[in-house]
Amino acid sequence: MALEDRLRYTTENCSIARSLDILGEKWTLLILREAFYGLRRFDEFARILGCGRAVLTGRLHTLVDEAILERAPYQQPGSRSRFEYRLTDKGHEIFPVLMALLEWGDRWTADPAGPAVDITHRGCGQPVSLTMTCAADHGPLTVRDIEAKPGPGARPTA
Amino acid sequence: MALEDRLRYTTENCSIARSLDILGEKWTLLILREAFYGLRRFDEFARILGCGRAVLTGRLHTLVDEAILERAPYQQPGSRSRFEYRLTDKGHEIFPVLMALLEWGDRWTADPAGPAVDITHRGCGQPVSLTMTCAADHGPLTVRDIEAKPGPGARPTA
DNA sequence: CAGTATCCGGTGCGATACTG
DNA sequence: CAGTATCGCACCGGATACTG
Repeated sequence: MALEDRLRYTTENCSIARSLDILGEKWTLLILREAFYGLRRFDEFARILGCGRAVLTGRLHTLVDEAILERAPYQQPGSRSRFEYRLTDKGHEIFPVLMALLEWGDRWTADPAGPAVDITHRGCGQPVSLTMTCAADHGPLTVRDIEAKPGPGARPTA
Repeated sequence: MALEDRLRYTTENCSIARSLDILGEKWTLLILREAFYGLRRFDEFARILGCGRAVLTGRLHTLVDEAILERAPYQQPGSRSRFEYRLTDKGHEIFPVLMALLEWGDRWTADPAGPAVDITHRGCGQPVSLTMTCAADHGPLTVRDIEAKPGPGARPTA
């Protein structure tokens, strides 16, 4: 999209902005990172993340309201019923966001010791990476191969 | 990674957290979105985004400090020299983060009118999407196909 | 264990105004 | 055009305490 084109449209109806409204607050994506790593319970999140419990309460509520996590009772044999937070399908699909942050961080802000986590294909064990491809199966593409064009929902400036 | 494994490691040396330290403040990714769409100048960012100019100043400085944007003088014929902000290579590689947010937002928070922007393969014109694949070329993978394992830089808890 | 409630100091952000 | 300065408030995170 050329500059003059961009200036013809507003920033309303932006999926990136809407995603960030939900996911962009501090701690939210870190909570989800731990959810992907397998954490489920309030105290586990609080302990591992080291964030304030009040903040955690708020973020978990938001995530449940947005149907990214679901709060479900569970029962450990021999103890009383508790609640846990599990990723929904909507939540699971956030993973590429974390993956993109992980890859960029690994590449540009790496720790000399190497990555703290390896993402592998379960089964074959090979490392996984994020790639951009087009519907005609060209790829992997870089940002220089792609073009952003106004779509059907673009709002022209008044 | 199973829960018990996760609890054996700290959250230090996390590339996701480091990326978010740089990119996670409000407005930062929206500034970069506009940079990808072609904006270059202070007042363009301020006008399109509608964020406070002080905030914009701060974010641009951070992004320049991090070598995500570079501030370069440029000269329009007939007017005096000005500065513009351009994405560096490090900056260009942030695009998958925005792409992931865009795809998730398109899928889960869509506007009834449709997406405001279409990302296409320049040249062939087909829509572009983000996919996860492994080094053995299995894919596209979903999050359920992948496994997160402690890497060489993982820090065991004391 | 799984939260909620409260207080408190710091900071991020929005709004506004000013400058070269 | 490209910022800087200032102000006020909301929110954020830390600490602590309380509840079922």
